[in-house]
Formats: sequence, C-alpha cells, structure tokens
Amino acid sequence: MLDSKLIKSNPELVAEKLKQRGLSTAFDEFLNMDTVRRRLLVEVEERKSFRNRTSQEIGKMKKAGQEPIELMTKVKEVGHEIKEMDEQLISLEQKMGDMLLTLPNLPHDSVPVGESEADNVEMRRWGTIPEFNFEPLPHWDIGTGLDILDFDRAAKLSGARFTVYKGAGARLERALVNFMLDLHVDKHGYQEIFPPFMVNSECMLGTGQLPKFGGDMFKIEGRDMYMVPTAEVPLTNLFREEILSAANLPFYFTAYTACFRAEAGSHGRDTRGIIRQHQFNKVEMVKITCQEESLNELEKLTNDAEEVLQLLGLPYRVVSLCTGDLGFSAAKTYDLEVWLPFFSEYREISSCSNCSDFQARRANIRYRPENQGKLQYCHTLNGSGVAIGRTVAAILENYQQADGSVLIPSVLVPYMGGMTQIEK
RNA sequence: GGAGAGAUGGCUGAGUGGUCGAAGGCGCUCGACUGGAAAUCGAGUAGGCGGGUAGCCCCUGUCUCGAGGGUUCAAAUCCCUCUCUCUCCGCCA
Repeated sequence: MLDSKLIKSNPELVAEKLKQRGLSTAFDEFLNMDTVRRRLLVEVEERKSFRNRTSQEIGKMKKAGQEPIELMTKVKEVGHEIKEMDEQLISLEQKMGDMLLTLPNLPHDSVPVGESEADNVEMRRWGTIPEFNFEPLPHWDIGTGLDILDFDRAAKLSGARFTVYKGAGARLERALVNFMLDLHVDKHGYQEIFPPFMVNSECMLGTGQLPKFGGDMFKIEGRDMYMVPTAEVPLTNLFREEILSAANLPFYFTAYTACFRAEAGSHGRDTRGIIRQHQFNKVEMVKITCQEESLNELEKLTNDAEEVLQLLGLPYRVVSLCTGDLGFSAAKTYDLEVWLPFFSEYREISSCSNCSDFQARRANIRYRPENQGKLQYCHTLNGSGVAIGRTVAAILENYQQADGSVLIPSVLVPYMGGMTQIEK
C-alpha cells in the first residue's frame, strides 16, 4: 500500500512513478474525497468533544441528585448526528482505502524505465551454455523417456498442468528441496520455517495478492482460506500486526512449500512440461529489514539464489526488471533466468524483490528504531531460492546425454543416495 | 462436533457503567549514585487520524481494551453475532 500522505503531499510524483509502470492514475477524486473527509472529521469530532464533556457533566449532576433532562435530550440528538456523520466518514474512508489497495508499489529510482519484458536490463551472465553433439530433447520427453515424469496419469488424477514424479524423479525433487534449504540455512544464515500451506485472506491482503488477484489462487470453498501461491505469503505475514525491535532486524527466513496457482495456463503458455503447473514446489527466502538496508539486502538475497544455480552448474543470467514488468508489490526485482537447451533461451527460475514498505504497510509490520524514535514500517524482501520444478527441467535438459540418460550434478549426489546418473 | 474459560499497552497483569488510554510489575530511555559496572533510587515511556503550525518541536481534539453491531446522556465494563486461544469430552493422521 502506498503512503496516503505521500499522495496528498506530492500526487504528481506518485502519478509519474505509476506511469512508469504503465498505469495512468489521476488522484483528483482521491484528493477531493480526502478534503471532504477532513472537513467531516473536524465537524464530527467537535460533536464528539461536546458529547464527552456534557456526558461527564451529566454524571456529576446526577451524583448531585439532579436529573438534567434537557441536557440528556440534547446529547442524544447530537449522538444521532454523530452516527450519521460517522457512517459517511466510514464510507469515504472505505472508498479511499479500496483505491489505495489496488495501486501497485512505486518503482525504485534505480529500476530501469521501460514498458515490457523486452526492456529489462541484463546485469550479468554465469556459466557456459552446454553444446550437444545431438539434438537436445525437451525435458518432458527426457522425463517420460526415463519414466520419472508421468503427465498422463497426473491428468487422470487432477487434470492438466499437474505432474506425477516417479522414482528418481521424485527423489530428485526431494533432493533439491533439501539441498537448497541446507544451503540457505547452513551457509547463508536463514532460519528454516515450515509454514501452513493454507492461509487466510488477511495474509493475502498483506502481501498484495488480494484484493486484485484473487482469481489467481485456489480458494477453499466455504472458508476464508487460500492455498499458498508462494511461501512469501506465510513468511512475510509472520510478523503481521507486530512491532519489532530494531536490534532484532534483519530477519532471514527460508521455507519449502508447495505452491498453488490457479492462473497457470490461462494464457496458453508452456502447455507442455513442468514449467507452468497448478502445483509446484519452491524454496523461498524472505527478509524483514529496516528501511536503510533493504537495497543492500536485495543484492545479497539475489546472490544467495544465484549460488544455488552455480552449485548446480546451471548457466543463468540476472535481469533487472524494468518499471513496466515489475510485480504488484515490488519496488525493485531481479529475475534469475536459467538456460534451457531445448528452448534455446533463458527462462525465469527465481524472482528476487524488494517490496520496500509496501507490504509492511498493508500488513502493519513496524519496528522501533535504535534511537527510540517514531515507529517505522519495515521493508520486506522475497526471492525464490529457487523454484524446484523448473530446476528439475533445467537439470534434465542441461545434463542430458545422447543415450537419453541424465547426469546428476555432483552437489546433489549425496542427496540422491549416491546416484550419479538417471538411466532408463 | 459437545461443554466450559478467556482475549486489555513492547511484554505481564488489574480494572464489572462516568473521575480509565487504562493501576502495579517487567522491559526500554534519561538522570542520580560508582573509578567503572551490578544493585538501588528518581523521571519518562502506546498507536492511528485530524486541527493549530513553516515544521510528527510543541499545543490540542478524537478514535482504539480480539472484530462487528446494539443498549445508554455516558461502555474496557451491559446485550447480540463472529473470530481466535486454552481446558475437558468425542473423533482422528
């Protein structure tokens, strides 16, 4: 959520920043509502002040044995006025609040200005793109050939965009989860969390999925519950409605969860394979920081995600998303894109974002600064560390052999029970 | 699912109609004491939204005691609904 005071004091700046995201917003209506709201607030507070003072007088008079009927009637009348005005105020504030909740975060000044994916800026590349002396297969053909991925039976169980992992495939999925968690916990200093996979709508509002993107999620029928679309939601909401001590910042959390996305496939992209699924696994990293540190922390978080790919020997590049391609809650985002030989292109495997105070404001996560000053909103960051399914796809395609087998990256061998190669 | 108890400030915990944004304690901040520290003593210490103002330096109004409604001149306190927590019973991986 944007700071309404910033909108009031500098609507042009906010509109300009939103325009960079491709959003034309006029704040005239908002500012008008606020003017009306403030006028109404002053009037109703005058009446409340009168009611408070007079009620106390009535109390004293009653104790003195009097029965001030006229005063009581007067206060009662004012009470009715207050109620009417309060209702108007609430409806105004509701409208203003609804508008604020639908506005995305402002891009940070360091974010490249652009309209679409095409304007994203490549920051760096890592690794050597593998060369094959045969025609590389797509991961779905490799997976079905090795009988470690079963799309047909998954369709029987659940429908399109689900996958059954079998044998070494299932093991590989589990190995990756453990490898990534161990790396982030043991080397990068994150605390491991195992959160619920279902959360309430307050959480979804806090991280920005609601109110705009409810259709992207699986909702539990008849309950105020959603399947988590990413562990970012439960992790970031851990401290919702809390006041943290600056001395305890920053918090580093990492968690494995399954992720559930209803929107996957709605645009007909990636209809084959395991790139875009209704359910996939992910290890996520979340940081809660003070305001001054979030930019640095984003660089470190991105490096932590990169190290996963480096250790797995998967070529990738880092892209700074341009203003037009930023997600709803993000002020700045680096995407990690892994090389997929069959596609012959880099595809997103991690997205690392600094959400500045945007989510903290929605979720009311604050901290008291060291100098005991005024409470501040925390900054929240999140990044995939990394998406498991896409990592499996990348391993299958990058490590495929001419005979249809797939080599296991050495760092995963212990997690695979010593297996070095997946063969038919 | 059935029965009961509860939800108050950063934490703990009093408060059953007005003098309560709220005792006491802990924690924290500042000061005294000390060579320094501990202990002790003293003072301060919620947040939101407005108004005054150049200004969150101050002054001031209002709201907030799980959430929402109601009763009343007046609600943390009484009534209703909901949410959550705990205990017992049932069921269960």
